[in-house]
Amino acid sequence: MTDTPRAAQAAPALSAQYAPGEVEQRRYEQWVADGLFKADASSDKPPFTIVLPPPNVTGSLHIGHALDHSVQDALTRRKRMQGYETLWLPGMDHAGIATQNVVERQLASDGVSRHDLGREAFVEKVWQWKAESGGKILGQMTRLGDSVDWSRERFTMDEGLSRAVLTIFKRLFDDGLIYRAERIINWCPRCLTALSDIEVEHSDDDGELVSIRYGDGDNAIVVATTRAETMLGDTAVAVHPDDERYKHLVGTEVELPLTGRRIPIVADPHVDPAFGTGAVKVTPAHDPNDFEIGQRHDLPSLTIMDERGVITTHGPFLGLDRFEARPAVVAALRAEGRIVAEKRPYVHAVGHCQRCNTTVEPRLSLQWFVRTEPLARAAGDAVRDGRVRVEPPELTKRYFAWVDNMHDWCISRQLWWGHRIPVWYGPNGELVCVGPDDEVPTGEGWVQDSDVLDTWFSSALWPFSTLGWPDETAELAKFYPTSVLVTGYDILFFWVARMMMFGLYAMGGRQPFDVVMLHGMVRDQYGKKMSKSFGNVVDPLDWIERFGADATRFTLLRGANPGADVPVSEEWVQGARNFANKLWNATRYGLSNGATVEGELPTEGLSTVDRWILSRLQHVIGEVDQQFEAFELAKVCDTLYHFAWDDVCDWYLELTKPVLTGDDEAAKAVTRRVLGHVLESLQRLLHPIMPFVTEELWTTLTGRPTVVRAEWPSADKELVDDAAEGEVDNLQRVVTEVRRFRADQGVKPAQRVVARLEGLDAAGLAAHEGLIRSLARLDAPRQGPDGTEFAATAKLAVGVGVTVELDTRGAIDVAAERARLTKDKVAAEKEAEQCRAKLGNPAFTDKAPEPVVAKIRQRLEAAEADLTRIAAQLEALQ
RNA sequence: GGGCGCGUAGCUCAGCGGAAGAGCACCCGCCUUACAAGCGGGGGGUCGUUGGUUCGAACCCAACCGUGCCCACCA
Repeated sequence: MTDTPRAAQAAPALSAQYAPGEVEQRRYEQWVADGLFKADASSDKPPFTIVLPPPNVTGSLHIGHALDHSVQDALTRRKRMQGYETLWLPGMDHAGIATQNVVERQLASDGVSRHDLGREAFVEKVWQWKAESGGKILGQMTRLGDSVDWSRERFTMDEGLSRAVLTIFKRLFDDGLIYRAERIINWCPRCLTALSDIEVEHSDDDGELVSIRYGDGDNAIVVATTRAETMLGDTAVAVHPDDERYKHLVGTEVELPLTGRRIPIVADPHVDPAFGTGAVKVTPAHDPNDFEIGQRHDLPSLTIMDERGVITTHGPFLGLDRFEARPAVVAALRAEGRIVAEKRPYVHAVGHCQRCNTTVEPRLSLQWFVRTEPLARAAGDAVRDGRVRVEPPELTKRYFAWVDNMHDWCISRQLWWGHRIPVWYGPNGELVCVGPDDEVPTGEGWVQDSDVLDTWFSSALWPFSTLGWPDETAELAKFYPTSVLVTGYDILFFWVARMMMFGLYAMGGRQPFDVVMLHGMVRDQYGKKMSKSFGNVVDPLDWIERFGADATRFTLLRGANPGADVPVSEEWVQGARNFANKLWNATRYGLSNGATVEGELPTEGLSTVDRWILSRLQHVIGEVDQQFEAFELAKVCDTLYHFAWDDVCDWYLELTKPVLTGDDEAAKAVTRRVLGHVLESLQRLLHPIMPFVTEELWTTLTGRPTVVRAEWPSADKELVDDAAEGEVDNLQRVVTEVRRFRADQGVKPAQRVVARLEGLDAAGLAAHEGLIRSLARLDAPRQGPDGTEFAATAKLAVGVGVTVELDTRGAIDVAAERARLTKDKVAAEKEAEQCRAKLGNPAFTDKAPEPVVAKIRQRLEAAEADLTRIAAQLEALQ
């Protein structure tokens, strides 16, 4: 006990429970103050880069972000510890429509519209809003512990990124990859702007399919539609060229009801003769298919609605909303006896605005487009030829399905908040695309295009615009291509494919990232989607408050294998909180028992138990490395959880108690050093997952300043010790079996039982009798008052060839033990029978690989030995 | 209408060709001097169904049933 005072001194006091609230903020502020997250572009270290998917400036941290960020932080922190020059770059997206809507709503509550303010003042107002209440999410990220480089925070509308937008626009324009055209686009009649395909969500809605007779007598032809009101804009009827029913009508005209107009009947292969009547009404201005038919047949396009979806044709329907016009038109047609059939409800897919859920209206209008074909092909090839790896690989199919079938991308939006399209129109029809260094045309009559670019246009540049592109910066040279892109599989198309297109295009064919790691969606404990209406939404800040950031992160990462959805529940985060506390107490125990990290790890004088835990540690390091490289963070969590809880806490700490409380100072010193090593290694391994508690514990245990830049553990093959693992494995089986027996027999845990152990030599356990006795609470045999040894009343086979004779003071329940032995006997008989059947089958012995056959032989021998032993025990129980 | 995925213990999932696993929940016993946010022990599954391939199938193939997601300009 001579060094107890030293041990006590070396152990700063840790409270009895881990209190995250007292640790997290202090630690985070210190990390930032010490510049630990800052990346150095001039460093010689190999780079590791992640750009944070920029959250919307309007957003706040939800559980999905928490998952996304936890994954990125875990990857980043490990690489930092591995000695990479690590950059995790944060920033925000200006989120065009979303932000404009927020500010417009705010104005509306004051009775002001953006038009009252005018464009310039409105945009000013949005900037003001951004400065005051935007970007809350960035502050919330610190609560999670995100190790981002705050000195490099970017915004998609800041000056540098705006310049990147102008640069690439100009380049695409000059390459003929951006063009302006009159096309049918998705239009939101509420947001009053064009939308791209991905901003439209389809859902099956109830509608009504009505069949309308056009023309009369021999010329009559029946068409079917779910959008009766568009018939006002029909300019033809189309049939399939080979449709015998209508061949005689092709080239003739019919009268369009309600309008008095006569329209042609044309033959077009797009028409499916098997659907409905095989005749289609053609409304080029209000349907994309019809528009194409119209182009092929040189039909006029008749626009019958304004931008709000209100009918603009003269007549009784003027001024009606499209949804009012529909029944009105049907009623009018019915009055004329032209409705020949109705099918209601008729379920069909209808597009809705992603932002406001308004039914999208296909609208003919003049918009800007990106010609995606060559860009998308390159984006597909980069994955096809392996330059970019997608995790999980199954999702590549979806990726290809998307990039290989992409339509041209409508990039103009009729909004005010965003990057204004850098095109100027002259008084005589001139059109000039103005690059970032070009002079803006001046003079009478020149005006800039009033539209702004789709938000995704600037976010598609994120992996390189944030590093200084188009300038050739040190950052770009050092950190591009980025290493991993981490995001949910839900925006594989929205964002990932577009970054690929623009990254490859702008960076000379160099991909924006080497790996795309797609995680799943956070769900509740029953696998249900989280939704406000369902009331199962988890607020990560609430969890951080109550259980700590580490517990929140662990709960999320514990399910975060690539592509897998992540179910969470309050019970599980409690379990994670308990785990943090377990680590806390293990270290507290270690400190109070003199665990140390000073000096070399001893190679001499290690006990079997020490060698066992060190060996296990090497395996764990190897597994964790492999799992990290495969992005299987759920497995990382599982591996470390079990190593920490089972191997270290339940076994190693218990197995070393006799040494640490004993008198052998040399042995004690060795174990204290091993214990210190195991604890601090575990803390380093867990730091990427649980940064706060590990920082607090590691700095306390080691006395060093921070684990953030401590060296990542590497496995040492020299420390792998199969013999020690085998011995401890046998020991555990013996102890567990005795404990089972004691529990079955109702022997109080505290009660010591006299026992004789036999067969320890054969199991390699001769040297560990003391440990077995201490963990199983068995006393050595002793003499009774009459001078004879105690009488064994129960003989217990505990596997691995060991038997234990226990004196249970006559309390043994013979019937219960007999039942158990009988059960074991039946199982062993069955096992033996199975093995004999296999070994007696020539097909098996001929074809199965030798190790498998050997294994079966071993099983048979073991089963036969069990049977012999059980028979003897049953005999002894008489 | 196309495409993808999943059905393994009460719940959520891992295992993906050679003896059915984890966490939580459940049952029994314990305040054993790091931790009751803990310790020890235990019960519980013909691995969706039916066929096939194989010496051997939860794992490979086929069909079916159930379920989830993505894409989509059949009026």
